[in-house]
Amino acid sequence: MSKAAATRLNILHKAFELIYAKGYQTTSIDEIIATTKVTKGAFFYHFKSKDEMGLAIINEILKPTMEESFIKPLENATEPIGVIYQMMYDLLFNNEFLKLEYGCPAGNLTQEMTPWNVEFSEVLSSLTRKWHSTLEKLIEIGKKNGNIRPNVNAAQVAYFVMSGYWGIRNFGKVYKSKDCYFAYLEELKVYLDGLK
Amino acid sequence: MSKAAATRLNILHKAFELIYAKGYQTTSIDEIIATTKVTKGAFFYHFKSKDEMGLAIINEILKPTMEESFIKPLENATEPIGVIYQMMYDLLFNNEFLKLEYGCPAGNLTQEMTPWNVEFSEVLSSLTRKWHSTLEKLIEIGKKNGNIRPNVNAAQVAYFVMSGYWGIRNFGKVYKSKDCYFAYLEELKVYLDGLK
DNA sequence: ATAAAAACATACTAATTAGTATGTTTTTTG
DNA sequence: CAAAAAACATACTAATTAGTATGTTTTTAT
Repeated sequence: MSKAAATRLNILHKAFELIYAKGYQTTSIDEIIATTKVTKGAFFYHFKSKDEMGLAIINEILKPTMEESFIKPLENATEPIGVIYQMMYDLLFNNEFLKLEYGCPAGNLTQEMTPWNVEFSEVLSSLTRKWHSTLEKLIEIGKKNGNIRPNVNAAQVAYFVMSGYWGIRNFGKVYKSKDCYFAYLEELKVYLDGLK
Repeated sequence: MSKAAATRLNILHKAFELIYAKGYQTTSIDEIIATTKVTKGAFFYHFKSKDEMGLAIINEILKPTMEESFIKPLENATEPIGVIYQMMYDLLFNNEFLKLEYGCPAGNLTQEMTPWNVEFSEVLSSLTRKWHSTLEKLIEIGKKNGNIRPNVNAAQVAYFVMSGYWGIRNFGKVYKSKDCYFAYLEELKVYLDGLK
């Protein structure tokens, strides 16, 4: 990787962490260049504006990591219940990047940006839709191979499961304890077993 | 009500709407006084700082309205399943203040403020805990009167149900359609019926 | 090696921010 | 009614913001 490309990637990574912790609008460019030790000239050489950087973060950092954590574990799976539970467990307890007090990066950005920024809204929407369709397909597979009851509505289940995840991440933030994660996961298990 | 008290309340209400739509940190005092047609002198006569106003909004506006929508419908109820479903339905479809694209005011504030503002965090946490304990108590009543299976874990169910609500509010924001509300509610019904 | 382009650095700007200093006008109280 | 306090108004300030103008240095291509 060229030095310039490394500078750019470094900005994206550090800015992503700052935005994850503090929010997009309250993370200033001055703060980003201070932590990356890059000058303002370099920053605006790589990105025309703050929003261009923000979209690059979503497309080049958030999207690939979400594919890894939210999509990949569900692909090529045949037994939805165990796989979905395990994915949630891993996200809540085994992910070394995600922090209890900062919640879910995609959820945070969605809440902050979608009401007024069309570009952010569109790219976040497509991320979310991809997760939903992956989940839905997996449930359908489960229905076909008998792991899931045939009268289960796959699209509904997908929404229900995803909502729970975004919600419990917000509870973790306010309670500042993973206890609610445990409770959520236990009840998720009860719910998923009901789909058999 | 005195004229001064009316001015103060007007600031709180207008500021609450702005913050609901745009977020706390990105709603400026200048914007608040412009929409309330109150001068800066009046604003800082009533509130020592922006944060003091923010906390007043939570305590004097958000808290009472949440008690009305999230607590009262559950109190003195005996049949949890129908009551919880109806509350969610009313929140998602019959509430004239809440807007699809702006999500849940308490959820928004929680996500934005709890990582770094202790005071906001504490008051939002107590709001959330109150909702949780009300839900938990209702489930316990249902267990005693036979509407809910005895082996159901009430605290877990409360977390699970609350998470789903915060989550689906966020989905509504990004999808900009109430379709996901319908799907969520249908699956909530399936889940709740499983607690019988 | 050298010219050209890419990458980065420094110093600025105009707008916006929360908050203050210092008033004037209302309202209340004796 | 008159003094005092409460309520509100105006004009400022210092800090921070995204972004620009104008450089210098480093890399690349010939």
